This record gives sequence, C-alpha cells and structure tokens, in this order.
Amino acid sequence: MSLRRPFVRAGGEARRAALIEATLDLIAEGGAEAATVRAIAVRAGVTPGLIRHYFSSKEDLVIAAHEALMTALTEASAASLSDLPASPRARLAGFIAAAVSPPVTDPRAVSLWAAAMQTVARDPAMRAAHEATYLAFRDRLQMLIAEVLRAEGRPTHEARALAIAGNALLDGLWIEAGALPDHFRPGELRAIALNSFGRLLSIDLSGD
Amino acid sequence: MSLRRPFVRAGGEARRAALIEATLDLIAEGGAEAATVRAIAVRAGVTPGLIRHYFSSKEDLVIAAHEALMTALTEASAASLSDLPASPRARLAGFIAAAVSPPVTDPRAVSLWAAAMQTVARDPAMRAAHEATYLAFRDRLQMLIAEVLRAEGRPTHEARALAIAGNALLDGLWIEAGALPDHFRPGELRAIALNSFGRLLSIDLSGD
DNA sequence: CTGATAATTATGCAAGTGTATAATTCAGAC
DNA sequence: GTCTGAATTATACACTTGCATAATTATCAG
Repeated sequence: MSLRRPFVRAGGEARRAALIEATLDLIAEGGAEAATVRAIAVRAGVTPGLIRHYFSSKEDLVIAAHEALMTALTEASAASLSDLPASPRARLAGFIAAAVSPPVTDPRAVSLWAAAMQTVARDPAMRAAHEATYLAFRDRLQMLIAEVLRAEGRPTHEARALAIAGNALLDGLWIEAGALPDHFRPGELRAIALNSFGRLLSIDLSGD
Repeated sequence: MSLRRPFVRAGGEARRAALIEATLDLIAEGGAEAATVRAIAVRAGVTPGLIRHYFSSKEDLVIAAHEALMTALTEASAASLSDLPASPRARLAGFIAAAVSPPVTDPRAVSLWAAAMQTVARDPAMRAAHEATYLAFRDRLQMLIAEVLRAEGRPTHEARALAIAGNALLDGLWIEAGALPDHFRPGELRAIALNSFGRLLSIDLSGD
C-alpha cells in the first residue's frame, strides 16, 4: 500500500540549480505571484518540502534566483571579452555590442529583471544583491573605458561619470529591446549603442 | 450590542478614485503582493466587501489602477512642457533635468513602473498601453531634439536615433536613481544627464 | 414622514499560501 | 552486508487570499 514516490538523489549543487531554474521560469512566465512553493517543486520534479532543505525560506530561494540571473547576464556580456582582440577600443566595442544583442537581450530576462526591481526598493537583501551585480557590471565598463582613455593619452578622471552614463544607456536600450522588440530594425540598437558611446567618449567605435 | 461601524456614503466616482489611489499606494510601497483586498479596504477607510460593489473583481480594480496611473503620468509629462522657456536649448535642458529629478525620480514611481513592466510581457492590453506612453515620451523628446538641431542649422535626420539613445539614457538614470538613491551625490545624475546629452548632440547644455 | 434603493458593513467559506515536523529511502563507508 | 547520514517524501497546520451572500443603514424622492 505504501506507494511512496520513488526518487533519485541529485545532491547539492544540481538540485539547487534546478530549483533556481524552475523559479526563474515561473516568474518569467507568470510573474512573481506564479512562483509558489508548490509550483516550483512541480517544475523541478520534486516535492515542496525539499525546497526548505536547500533554502532556508522561499524568500532565500528567490534572492538566490535573482543573483543567478544577474550573474549570468553579466557573465554573458563579459564572455565576449575573452574572445576579443587586445585593442582597448575593440574590446569596449565588443562589450557594448554584446550588451544589446541576444542572448542578453531576451524578453524573459527583462521580465525577470522588472520583477526583481519591484522588490529591490523594500527588501534589503534583494537590494544588496542588486547593488552587487549592478556595480560589478558598471565597474567592468568603467575599466574598459579607462583603458580606452589611457590608450588615447587622455585623463581618466571622468571614467566614473562616463561609466554611469554608459551603463544607463545600455540599461535603457536593453529594456526597450526586451519590452518592445518590434520597434527597432535589426541591428539598429547595436548601431545606436556604439554610435552613442563613441560620442560620449569622443572616439569612433563603429569601425574596426 | 450592535456596534456596527458607522459610515458615510461617498457615492460613485469618489469612492472609486479612493480605492484606486489606495491600490496604487500599496503596490508602490509593498509590491503587487501587498495590494490585497483587505489592505486596500483598510487604506481606503472602507470594508473589503465594498470593493466588489465598485469593481467586478480585484483584477478589474488593478487594471483600472494601472490605467489611472498611466494617464496621470502622461498628463504630468505634458504639463511640464508648457512651463519651459522658449529657447530650444533651454527647453531641452529643462526637460532632461526634470526627468532625472524629483518628483519624477521617485521610488514609488519606479516601483510602480516595474510592476507594470512585469505584466507588459504577457498581457496584450497592458503592452498596448505601455507602448503608447513610451512612444509619447520619446516622440516629445525627439521633437525637442529636432528643434535644437534646427536652431543650430544642422540636419535633423538623426533625431530619431538620438531620441532613442537619449530616452534610454534617461530611463537608465531614472531607474538607478530610484533603485539606488544612495549611490549618487546630490545633483550628480542631473549633471551627468545634461553633460551626456550635450555630447550626444555636440552641444553645450550645462549653461543657461 | 415614509418607503425605496443603492451604498455599506458583517460574516463565512473554500482554496491556496509558506513552513514545520516526522517518516522514509537512497548511496556510499566500513 | 549492514550501518549511517543526508536527501527526499509525506502530512499537517496556521494563516491569508479573493469572493459570495446576507444583513444593515444612509440618503433622497414623494
């Protein structure tokens, strides 16, 4: 009579990742409210109670999911760096282009990011996670900008302001591309991003 | 023994507006999940059951609240334009400065915007409303930019791309100001916005 | 003053929420 | 093999949610 559901042990990191993935899927599809403990468990092929074995609370899981998402996005942008030539200008241009192209520009990612944004305002833990990933991206951008300025023999004291503006520009374009993908011609955002960055730095980035 | 709560009749439109206002307050403060039927009723100084007397369901109320918010933002944006001085450069500068300063830069507005953004992806009616307001703002910016270019005797064929980039820049700065207000010195974002726009247009906007 | 009616409150309910706790079962160590 | 601990399931609970329904009351027309 004991028809207890059979299971296989997936061990620490794999299950953790599966639960995070299920959480992100659900939030992207149906908003934060759709990511209930039970729904997450079903999506991950697991029983609700197991969530509490890997995360101290549901909130903890959601925060971990947000961190995983933002880290993945940041690394997707950074991954382009290693493939690029050594020239500072080419490196910056590649970084910018990657930030406004798939897979970074993905409606799912934008929707998830908006959901997280909503909680950042009031949840200190969430804000800490957002701050960390935001600053990580911006610092990377600032370093690339500083390298370009240095290569041109120009002072780097404006790098911070340029990084803030550049980051805002990329964020805005990223959001627009994700929310209203039909409003832009293919490659238009990429061209606008490179052209605008070029003007901000007074350097031509479109060539190479 | 019957201590039934006394009440006054507010009649149709007033109560309806009060319920919408309470809903927006709660969503802004605590996210969509905080806007429960009971919390809305308390905030509006009313009993939960009354909501069903003015709206066929809670979802109906939330949609009405979002519509009210959108139209309010649109009208506020339109009103700000009429107060601006006549010089094209001053008008553009004023518009930019207003976009990254209080009360536009308000955590409540950002939170509400994020909440709406989250549903844009899956709700066609919501997306239509969002498209309209987004394009209205961008078109306004494009017209201001075109006026400046025209006043300088320069061609205006780049106005569209400049408006897209400028709008993205303002969006990004606006969001970060709302999400992480402590990371920027007072007036820093305003200075960055004006300086960056100046470089995008190759025109000095900081003066005047 | 008296009905009539819409506005409002009061009460209750079924479904869903996160979480705690106990019972099981797999996988590797010895 | 068997022992053992961690991974997993199962069950239950207290609470919240949206909503339906019935009972009351303010307000206004006549």
